[in-house]
Amino acid sequence: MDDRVDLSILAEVSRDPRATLAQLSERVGLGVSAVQARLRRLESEGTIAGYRAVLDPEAVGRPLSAFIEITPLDPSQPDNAPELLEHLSEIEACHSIAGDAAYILFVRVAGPRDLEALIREIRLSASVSTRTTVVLQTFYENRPIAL
Amino acid sequence: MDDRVDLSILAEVSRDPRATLAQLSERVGLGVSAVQARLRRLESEGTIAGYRAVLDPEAVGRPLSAFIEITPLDPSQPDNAPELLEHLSEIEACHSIAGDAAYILFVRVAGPRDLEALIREIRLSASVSTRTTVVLQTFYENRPIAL
DNA sequence: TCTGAAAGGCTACTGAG
DNA sequence: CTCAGTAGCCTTTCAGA
Repeated sequence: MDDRVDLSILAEVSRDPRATLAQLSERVGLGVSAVQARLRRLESEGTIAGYRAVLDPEAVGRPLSAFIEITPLDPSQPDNAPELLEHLSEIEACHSIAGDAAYILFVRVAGPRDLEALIREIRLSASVSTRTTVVLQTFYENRPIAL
Repeated sequence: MDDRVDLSILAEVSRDPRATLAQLSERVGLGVSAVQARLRRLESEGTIAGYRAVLDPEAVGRPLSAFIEITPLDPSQPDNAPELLEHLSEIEACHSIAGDAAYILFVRVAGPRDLEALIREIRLSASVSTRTTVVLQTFYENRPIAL
């Protein structure tokens, strides 16, 4: 399912999703039609889940980011925290994890006041306790996959 | 710097970076030329830092992800861990954080054996101790910004 | 700074080998 | 998968408000 050429296309598309078929064709060393067919397959199979622009968090008014680990207050209750929190747009990611907490969230906010408000909202919405780790500096993120 | 129209363009481009100027123009309610000019500015200013394809981690052979908190073994030594670890392509993100540890990494690997090897490599490369939290399930990530 | 139009280039797509 | 041919759209530019 993932031969050498597919991986090459994925790496290239990951790095520059706006490239034209002709450009990809050249970089990958395959005919345009072949690249087109593979790209379609990769998209319809879900290997390529979508495309995103990477925005400067500061420029869009979200200079502060943090990790928030959450733990249900009452373990006997049904736990659908990810669903309950999905509407909060400040939450960029939600994973369930092994370890002390049940989930870890990655969030982006405008500042400390917004972070406090968000934490309160999370506690109320999902009936959880939280443990927040503020990000001081981001050295890199969203790195494309390597060949 | 970020008026209503810019944010609208950013939200749209964030969701669908492969849209043409004509499509963006229609969705944003602005002439093609105006959208083009704004887009160029947003790109050259760095507000749009780049474009990425979102790949299915399983399909590209990285079904296991984890957070790794790292702490320098010798606090008196100069600390340039992010630089020392940059060459490890399994590391997708690196943040410095407030709290017990100095940094937190987000990594993607093929399986437990690879995770163990990566952790060893990190400890050696950067002279740090590590604390790893395995991700069990990812409910969402890379969510685009909202208006 | 935006709109609108015009032109040319290039793109995606298809079908045959 | 490659190679072409075609139709259509896209980017770019420029003048004007």
